[in-house]
Amino acid sequence: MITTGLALHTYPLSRILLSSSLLNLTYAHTIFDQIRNPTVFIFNTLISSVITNHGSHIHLAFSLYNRIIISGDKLRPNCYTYPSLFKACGSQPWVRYGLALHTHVLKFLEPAGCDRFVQASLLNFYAKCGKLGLARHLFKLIDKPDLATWNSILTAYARNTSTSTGCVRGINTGDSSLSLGVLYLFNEMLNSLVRPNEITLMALISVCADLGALCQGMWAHVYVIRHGLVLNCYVGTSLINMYMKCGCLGLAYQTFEQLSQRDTSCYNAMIGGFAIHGYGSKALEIYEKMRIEGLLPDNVTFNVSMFACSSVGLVEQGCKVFDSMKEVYGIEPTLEHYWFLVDLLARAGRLQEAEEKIKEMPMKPNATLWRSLLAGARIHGNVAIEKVALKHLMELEPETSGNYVVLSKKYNRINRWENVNRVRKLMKDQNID
DNA sequence: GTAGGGTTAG
Repeated sequence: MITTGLALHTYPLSRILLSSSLLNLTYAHTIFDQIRNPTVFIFNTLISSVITNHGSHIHLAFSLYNRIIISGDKLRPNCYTYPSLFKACGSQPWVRYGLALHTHVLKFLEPAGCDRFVQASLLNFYAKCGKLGLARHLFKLIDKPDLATWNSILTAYARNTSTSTGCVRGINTGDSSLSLGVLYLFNEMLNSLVRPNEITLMALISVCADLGALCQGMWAHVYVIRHGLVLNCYVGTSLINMYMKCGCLGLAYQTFEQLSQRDTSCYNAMIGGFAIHGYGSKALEIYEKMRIEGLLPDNVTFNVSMFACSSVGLVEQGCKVFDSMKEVYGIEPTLEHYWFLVDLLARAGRLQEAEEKIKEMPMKPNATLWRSLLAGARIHGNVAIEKVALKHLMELEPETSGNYVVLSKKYNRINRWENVNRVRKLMKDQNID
């Protein structure tokens, strides 16, 4: 390209920049640095490639964007510049640049921000940082939203309906009005004659799960089949999850069996579903099946499998799963995995082991962990460990009245009225009751 | 001719 002079032309340059950036970002950057007077086109190519393929080098994308901005009149960002940048702003620590970018859109684009890609990416940015009202407002401003735009608002609503940790304990802590919103919006979408695809259905099915709306969920399942949509892993996982949440274990399993392709997520949904309904052994069977099929378990797999063991007291199996994390799969257990392990041991009365595991942990144990140990110690009447757990709990959460109540009850039980009064006074002093 | 937005389970 250098000898033929092709290296002076934007098109071949952008092609070589794009393909080389897939393999080696440093190399791509070297090429970029040698381009004399790169056009916005060239900048856009590299910015989007960095964001799409090199998530750990996002700062490079912003520094490239900055070079466009400080070039004065030489370069001006266009509507291709922003979508990937807004995508990058959807996660920390880049969220804080999102608002500034929005002002740039209004400043640099003519007519201000009317491109559908820019609009959809902006909508997604606000949705991802929790500004759902703003996302909805932006959506209303979009004339004739296309499929991706509909999917943006639907998945934004669906994502915000349930929070992850609430669900493992069977509590939906999300906002059900948003779930209903998805049903209404889906109806609107059908009326606007935009044909839903697999992503749309995934959002729809996941809110049916949150609402426990079995009829609507089944309707969505039938829609997938009737309209020739692909029952891929995403749709399959959301269907399994929906049937499980609605208590239809048989239908969930049937759907799982019928999937032509199954990935780790499908298995996780199946294992988690069985675990929540108290079928620990069934859950472990699926876990085994997954290993036989050669699929690699991930963080979630270990969480749901340990939960399965913990809820039905499969202590040995649970310990084995935990040990295999690091030994077989090289995955470092997180705080949550330790919590399941401690919970499992404490419930089974193996309190000393549980305490030892807490001591061995590479990270600082949190209050939840000590609470599990405390609960186990109380059930199995181990006063020594109960004391240790309480001490740590009080240190970590002095403001939680629950701990004081437990403590005062404990003193109460062993007739130390002086201490009862002391604790009650302490609560009063700190306005806790 | 070309660079851009939407999907996962706890």
